[in-house]
Amino acid sequence: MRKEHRKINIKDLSRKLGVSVATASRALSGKGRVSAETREKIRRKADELGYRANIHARNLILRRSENIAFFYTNIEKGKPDYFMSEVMLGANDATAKRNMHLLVNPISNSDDQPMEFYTDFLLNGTIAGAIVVTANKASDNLLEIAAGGNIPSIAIGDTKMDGVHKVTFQLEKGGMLAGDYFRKSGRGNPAYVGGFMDGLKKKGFRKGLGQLGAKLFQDLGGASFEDGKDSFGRIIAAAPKTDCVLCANDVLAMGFIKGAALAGFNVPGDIAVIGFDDIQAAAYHSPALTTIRLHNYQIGETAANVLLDLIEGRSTRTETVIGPVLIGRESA
Amino acid sequence: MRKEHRKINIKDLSRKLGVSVATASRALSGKGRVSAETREKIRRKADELGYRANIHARNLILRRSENIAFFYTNIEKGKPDYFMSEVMLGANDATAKRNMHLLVNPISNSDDQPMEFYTDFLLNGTIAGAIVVTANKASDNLLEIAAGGNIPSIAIGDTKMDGVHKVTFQLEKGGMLAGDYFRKSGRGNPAYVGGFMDGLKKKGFRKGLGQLGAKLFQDLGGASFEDGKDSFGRIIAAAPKTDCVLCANDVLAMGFIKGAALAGFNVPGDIAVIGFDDIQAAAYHSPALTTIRLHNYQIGETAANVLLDLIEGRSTRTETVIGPVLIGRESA
DNA sequence: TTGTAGGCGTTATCAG
DNA sequence: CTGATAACGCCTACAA
Repeated sequence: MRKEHRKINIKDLSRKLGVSVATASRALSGKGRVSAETREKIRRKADELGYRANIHARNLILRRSENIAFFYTNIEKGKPDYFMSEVMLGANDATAKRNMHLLVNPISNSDDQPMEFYTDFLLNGTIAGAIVVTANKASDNLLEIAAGGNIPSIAIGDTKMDGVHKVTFQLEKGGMLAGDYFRKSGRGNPAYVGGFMDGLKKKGFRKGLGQLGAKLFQDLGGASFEDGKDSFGRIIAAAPKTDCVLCANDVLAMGFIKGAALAGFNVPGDIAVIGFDDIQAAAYHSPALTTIRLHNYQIGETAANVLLDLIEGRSTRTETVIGPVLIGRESA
Repeated sequence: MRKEHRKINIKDLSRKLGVSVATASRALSGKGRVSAETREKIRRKADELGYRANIHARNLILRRSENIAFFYTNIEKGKPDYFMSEVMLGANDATAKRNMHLLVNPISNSDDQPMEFYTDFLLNGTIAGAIVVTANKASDNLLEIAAGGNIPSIAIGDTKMDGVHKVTFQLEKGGMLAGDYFRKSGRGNPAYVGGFMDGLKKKGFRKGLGQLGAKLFQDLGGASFEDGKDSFGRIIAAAPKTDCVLCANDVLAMGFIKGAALAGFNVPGDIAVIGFDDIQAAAYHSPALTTIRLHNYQIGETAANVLLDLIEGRSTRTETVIGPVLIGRESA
């Protein structure tokens, strides 16, 4: 039975080499002057012994961390939000590229997790900065705490709070693109289906619709596939002439199309539908979704890069906007 | 201009209260005996001052970390793998529930990131354990490094390495379920489309097919939507009578269905297709995908829980298997 | 160029 | 029950 293999530390390493820890530290970090000869000697030995600087000791003395937190809201328990997944992937890639790590944190409104858990996490030094996808009071809360604790942070999406860095994506313009499209393609009876929090999309939609906006029918409810499916029935009952609809997100649109199909309606023949977000699956769908591309991956990537710049003190830019674009496919 | 607000530490806190740091530490951690009175006094003050124990100092002395690494392979640059996203969500929820954080790490084969980056990360104390989704040499590599460094780890999926803890999901049985289904539903000319790494699925498929297995046509290539779309043409050219196909994953199946639709074929009328994984989007698709459910969320959840048990030393179980089940929907 | 020594913020041991 | 004090492993003046 051998003794538990304690990991080698810089003291052990330097002792074996007959140099001081200071020299070893300098040789390894590359900071400070060391003769090329000893540097090589030390590095070689470190490599041979598999020495790794203990990250906690290092972070303690250097007062830093290599982790970035990514906060997002997961609405349906157990089901990932694809939009979020894509944004996260972008953030993740950008973070890794700069030798940092992404720490992901789902937050729910209801929640099992007490807010204290997040507060502590945000403020105890675990992270160097935070990316928070705005969605509700909880996310604003997080941003506030970060600001109070002098933790660099960036919001993805809009927020009422001011003074916070953010990357936004012109939801209103996105809605307008859809309205424009329907108006120009000669549709006459528009409807909007979405959640309660998508005021901007709807507002833009109405604008793009022009005079048609007066006839806009709204079905405001959830944001899930089931919601979309159910919505079709309600709309067709209340506004039977509806021939074009904008859904607040792609999954909702898929549900709506399903509802239409079940009722024997053809998309886009009888009714055209435009989704929102352009998640990957939108292109896979049948009919392939015409949708408003938000550039999900790029949003995450940008947020991470801006945040990292902020942390390194070489940026001060407050808002980065990434414009939407309409992707025409089959559903409209 | 005020001096940079240095964060308050336990020394400051105890000084203000006229107690020793030792007492403060005990009061805050709840370990060791402190009079109820002083404990309250200390806690109240800590709260008032917003004191938070520095995580690095704590982890240094305690030799631990509250982070779990999640390694996964992202095949298509910029596009999230939905299967992975769902597994990750499960892992994430389970981790958070136990007051730990998930550190996600995409790894590519080609890669910009040198292996050293991961090695260091794995061994320098950042993480308490690692979950790695097996896929290729890189993932085995990671598991090996973790094992060598005495870092608790768990594999999701199969691996040739032995002695590693893992959660597996009987891919062969999954394939068999599909074969069974086609055989029993009277189909006569099966095909399999998938990547090169899915030997087990194909093997099981053949088994389930029974005598039909002799006629099995294979189209082995990529795993993307485009691959599936292209595959249809190849299969119909080489084996025109094909009337049922198993695809190695759902997105591939969607692509295949798209290819079929473009060629005027009806699914499942002319050709039935079964997918694999049962990602959320499978249910949203038209036709909704009949597929092999792997229980993605549960896989991630289980892996995280087993790993955490391992870390806490209260488990020693080596393999956890989560069986697949066929979900019948519209495509077959 | 190299070594000595102090300090980063905690927790744990051991006296009092 | 409470208080000194020694680690934990690293980095960095400062001195040699």
